[in-house]
Amino acid sequence: MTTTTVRVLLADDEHLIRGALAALLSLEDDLVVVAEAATGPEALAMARAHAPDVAVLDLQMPGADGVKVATSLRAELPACKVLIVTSHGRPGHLKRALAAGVRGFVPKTVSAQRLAELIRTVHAGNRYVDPELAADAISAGDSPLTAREAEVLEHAADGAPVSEIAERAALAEGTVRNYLSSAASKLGAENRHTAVRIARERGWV
Amino acid sequence: MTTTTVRVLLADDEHLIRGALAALLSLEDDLVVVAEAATGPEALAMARAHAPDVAVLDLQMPGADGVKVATSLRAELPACKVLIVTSHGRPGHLKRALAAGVRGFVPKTVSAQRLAELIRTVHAGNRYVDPELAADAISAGDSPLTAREAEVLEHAADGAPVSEIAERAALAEGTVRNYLSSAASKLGAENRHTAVRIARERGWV
DNA sequence: CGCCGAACATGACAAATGTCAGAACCGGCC
DNA sequence: GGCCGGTTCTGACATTTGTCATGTTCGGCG
Repeated sequence: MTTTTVRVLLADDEHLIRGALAALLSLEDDLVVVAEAATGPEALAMARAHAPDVAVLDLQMPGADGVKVATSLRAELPACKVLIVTSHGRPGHLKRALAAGVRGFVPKTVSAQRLAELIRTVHAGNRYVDPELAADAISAGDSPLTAREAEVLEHAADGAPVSEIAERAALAEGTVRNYLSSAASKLGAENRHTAVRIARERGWV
Repeated sequence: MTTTTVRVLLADDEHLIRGALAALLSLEDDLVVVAEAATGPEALAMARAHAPDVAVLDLQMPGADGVKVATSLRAELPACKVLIVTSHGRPGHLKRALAAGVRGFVPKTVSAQRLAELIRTVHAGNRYVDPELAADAISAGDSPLTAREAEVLEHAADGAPVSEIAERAALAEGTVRNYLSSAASKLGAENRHTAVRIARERGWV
């Protein structure tokens, strides 16, 4: 019986977690961590160099987030399955992740034992999404914002005044105010700043 | 030769990390993890029940953050040394932590090996603060905000309108605007929302 | 004591923001 | 074609927010 060993790439910016995880996964006979990375670009480089079977990526990393890395991997190493691990799961991220061809999506609240199982699951070609995150994503639904509304809201995210947003979006100030207003009412917010916060929580920006 | 074993409490909301960490620390002969917790209140309860020598606390946990837990521990279990571990260290947090009697403060980018050493360090009665975080804290300096300015800014943190802030702070609207304005100018922000963001980054709210 | 600076507090005015009604455009549909 | 609903875009108006001048209180200091 040839137990196939799964070659794993581990990417997380927190050394403490990455190291601990590598140690725990190594206890499993059929898993071997072939590479580690602390940033998005580093994860990509490591993947190219080692061509792992499964890439375990943190969602929030310096440089490029897990979904962006997954998109690049999809193009360059289609055989490499991606499993995203995240601390605070926002509904929109899950959608984007699945669109990027990610095979698994779980919160960091799972146990290491469970993570090992999931690595095998995605390696076998199956998909797995944490039920609670999936429920959140479904109940949150799609973004009700139109393209312009989302664009303007994104420009407003850092607290810039309307005049600056108008300049960056090449729109009249009145138009910008209008979009911000309609976006806020769609999100049930009283002003654009809470609207930005809500859209962030839902992963819509 | 009686090697003293150090009894450790581990608190982190991410099960994956907590479990991995517990496993790694258990590899050290002189360390034993006697309790684990996923939230602030849970950490307190566990500490009361097990009276550990050292408490390793995540800074951001549901319920009550690491510093608040540390404050309570200081009062109830003065013998228990607190070591704070954080993912994204903001200067102000370090100051608050030290004021709360915390003995160690390190980012999650340290290795598990190093963490084990630091647990022994604080158990021995010494202090340790990550040099980089310390440098950030020093360069960021103290908060230039007065008590009222900070209070009002905190109420404004969720994007509430001035009228609501005024009500919560029991101040006239004009007064609230005044504090927000002076706080914004002290922080070099153009409006209160960017002021909130900056104060957050510095850990001053 | 009398003076000074800092923090606290307020209302009036100017500027930025939110709201509204409506015009132009586009795609689907009868 | 003609109609309809939705998105995009705009300026005018009302509201909210930011700024300023001013007054008050309080603690330190010559």
